[in-house]
Amino acid sequence: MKKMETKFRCNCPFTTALDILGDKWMLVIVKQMLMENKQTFKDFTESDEGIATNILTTKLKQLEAFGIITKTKLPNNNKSNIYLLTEKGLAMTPIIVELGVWSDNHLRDFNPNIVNEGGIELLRRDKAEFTRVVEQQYREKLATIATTGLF
Amino acid sequence: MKKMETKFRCNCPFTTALDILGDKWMLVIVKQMLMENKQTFKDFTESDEGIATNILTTKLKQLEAFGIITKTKLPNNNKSNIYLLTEKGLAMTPIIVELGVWSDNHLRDFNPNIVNEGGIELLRRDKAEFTRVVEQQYREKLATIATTGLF
DNA sequence: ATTTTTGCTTGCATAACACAAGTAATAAAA
DNA sequence: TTTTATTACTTGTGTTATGCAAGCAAAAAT
Repeated sequence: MKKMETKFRCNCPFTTALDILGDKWMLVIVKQMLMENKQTFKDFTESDEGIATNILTTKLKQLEAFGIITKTKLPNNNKSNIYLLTEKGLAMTPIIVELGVWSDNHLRDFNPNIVNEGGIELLRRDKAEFTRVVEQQYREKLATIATTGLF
Repeated sequence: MKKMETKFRCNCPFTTALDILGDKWMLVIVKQMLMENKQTFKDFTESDEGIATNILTTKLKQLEAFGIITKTKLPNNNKSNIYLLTEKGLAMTPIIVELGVWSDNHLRDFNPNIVNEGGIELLRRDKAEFTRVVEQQYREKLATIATTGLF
């Protein structure tokens, strides 16, 4: 890999966030972990979005470097690596939720195939509750893993 | 310009939003319009982020094509083009606000130079109020332009 | 009439991403 | 225990996105 160093364009907090997240894949991967239970390399490669394996490797390394995810090999020695969101990663939920709200309201003219499943009714009815539920479910998953060591 | 057609990776609303906004510049430009009063080609080229003029041209066209901004030439025949956010563009405020919150909380280790000005205290104290104020100020600006035809 | 400003375009370099193939380590199957 | 399959990558090669410098026409300022 050539370049892991991130250059920050300026000292604006918004732009700094986009220096890290402003690309085609970072937020998509976090979304997949948060709402689609993706946690292994294979899980990500099999997703609808269809990320290339070399890009996935790069992005997972970046997410880990920024403390957004962790890479773990399990005690019950599975060979698979398990990728999990950290608290910093979980704190990105509101960003993703707002992207979903805006998309739901304004992007159907451009992509008429946008699905209405996956709890989008709750997202429309109560955004804050949707966010809470998503975060809580992920925390429960983390707790289960911590307790049982299983997936 | 070669390719204006946007390919959507899948039917996920979140991913569809990122098919449009998931790059290095789209959200930065909207932020500049919303919070830094940028509205002319020159304004954008002179910003801290330092976008190249060819990229700026491309991105402004995309934002216009997606109905996020409008391009206007003023009645009091200025030669400058004026770029303004539409309602769809204004509706992106919560996305940008959440990026700012996350950045403020989690990115200072990576970019220690992140500034604390620009109403970030309000952002910390009352996120919803911050969002409301930003949107309202922009609407007032739009109203002034509509009334007086001046900038 | 001349100069400056604005909003671009063009050409060329590098970085990001896409696609196909290959590989080492583990694990499951025979 | 040898074979086969799976997982998590790497490598090679192309295409798209972005960066940088220069140029340019139309309007505006001088």
